Amino acid sequence: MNDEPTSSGQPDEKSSIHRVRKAYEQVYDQLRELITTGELERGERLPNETVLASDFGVSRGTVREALRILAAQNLIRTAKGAGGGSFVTLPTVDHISEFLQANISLLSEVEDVELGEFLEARELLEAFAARLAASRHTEADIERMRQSVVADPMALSVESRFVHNKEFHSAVLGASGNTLLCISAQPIFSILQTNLSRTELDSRFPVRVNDDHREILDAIEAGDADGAERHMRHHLEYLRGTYEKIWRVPGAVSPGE
Amino acid sequence: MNDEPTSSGQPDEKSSIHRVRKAYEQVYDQLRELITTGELERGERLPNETVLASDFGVSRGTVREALRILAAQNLIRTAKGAGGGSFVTLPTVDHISEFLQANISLLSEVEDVELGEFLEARELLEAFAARLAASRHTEADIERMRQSVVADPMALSVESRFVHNKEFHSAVLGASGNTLLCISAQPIFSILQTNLSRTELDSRFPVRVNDDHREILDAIEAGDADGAERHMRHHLEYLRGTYEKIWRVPGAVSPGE
DNA sequence: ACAGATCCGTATGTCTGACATATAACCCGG
DNA sequence: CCGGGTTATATGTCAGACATACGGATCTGT
Repeated sequence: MNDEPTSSGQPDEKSSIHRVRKAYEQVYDQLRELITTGELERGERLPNETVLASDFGVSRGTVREALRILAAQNLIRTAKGAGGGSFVTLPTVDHISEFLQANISLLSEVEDVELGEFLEARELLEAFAARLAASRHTEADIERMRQSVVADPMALSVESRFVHNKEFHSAVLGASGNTLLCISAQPIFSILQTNLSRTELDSRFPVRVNDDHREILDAIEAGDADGAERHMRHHLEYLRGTYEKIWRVPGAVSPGE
Repeated sequence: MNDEPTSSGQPDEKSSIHRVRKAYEQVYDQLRELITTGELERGERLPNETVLASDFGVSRGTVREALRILAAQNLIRTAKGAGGGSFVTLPTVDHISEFLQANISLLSEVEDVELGEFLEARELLEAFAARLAASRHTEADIERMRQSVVADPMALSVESRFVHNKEFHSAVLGASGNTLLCISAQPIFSILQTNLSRTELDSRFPVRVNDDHREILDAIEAGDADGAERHMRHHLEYLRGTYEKIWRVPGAVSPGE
């Protein structure tokens, strides 16, 4: 009942017979093709559902199911009303990060992803990002980092500290100038952070974090790549200890509804 | 017309009024919640659409639109027929990679992600993966790598070489023992590879690649972390030159169709 | 002439009810 | 005991209707 016959299939399936593809999948395929090839440009409006239905020779319900899939992948957005309809909206970094965060969380429950893997990946990505940031940062990047480092973190609310913390790391990633690093690192950071946020512990913790951030910022601003990486590594190693104390599986909930 | 009022919102929105959430979104939300909290276990079957409809107090069509969204996110799979229905299927690494590949491709068109970013990220991730693989590999990992290194690559078809190449890098990532590295690196590799596959050039290229792979494999098998990383770096630097010659934007297509 | 209230067309959102079709399980005869 | 046809149960698909939100055109009062 649980075996998945299609898993890890060798590419032997030379049979040129195709399983019937459901109508809404075919509509989805074709619309997706139009969007990804750029035939439909970003922001452009698709024909309304009734027209699409008659164009594809299917019912409106079928078209709508295809549109829901496209919307779920952030390829379109739909709006009601007169000026409404379905508009092409290509995905953003934030969309992708959000998706990744959710899916990695789920995956880590099932396939048992260890805390160590999160920390390891994070250290690799963020340390490198700090290094790059030192040589590539713009003035705007620095400004953004500055705004997330404060004089007295204890004067802030827990949520506010949370946001500042998130902002700092996000800013460093952004300053790295490498979109792919952002996409990879952001969700990992978010998952760790989400778990941490529920159990703030030592009162010296926020101060230490803020100080570390300032140190990293200074190195980046000075263009000191080695220093930036070193300080980031040091910071992350400190955090490692904290996470190892409070860790629990991302999506886990205490039993008993 | 294009402004997105909810983008990068500061957490100021304390207004507790909520925009009406469409019925199919509410159904989706609730089903998703049931799945992600583990209340519905992997493999478990949801009630049939008619029952869901009456449970949620909506029509079957509405339920179906919600199910399409869940299916698009690989949270369920649906099957026709007697034993059919909707089954919970948590996402796999492959699902996530596939999604990422598609979305990064799209993103790189719009937001202009440079080739350099791909190469930079790949070098970081795969070099580190090779290092980890040297100390963490299992016998199965080694076997998998061995099978993708051949005696005479020129004896293979272009597609076969393509598959072997993909398999080798995938095996190294797998041997790193870090799922997050796999998730991050796999799509980046795939995008680069997809573009390369359309323009094979120098006939010495496949031989060189195969030799490099063997060298990396040997170092990993010997448990030589430094060597594995060094050889992988060297290999990727060689590839860098190739990519820089043939690169074109991922999703671009020649006009006229 | 202009600002504001009102009406109206157009799109998605939702419901109802029906039939088509794939599939697993059951039943029955050899 | 086995093989083949039947049936029950799901999803897949269709058609038509009404609800609802939104943008713009139209009407109105000062």
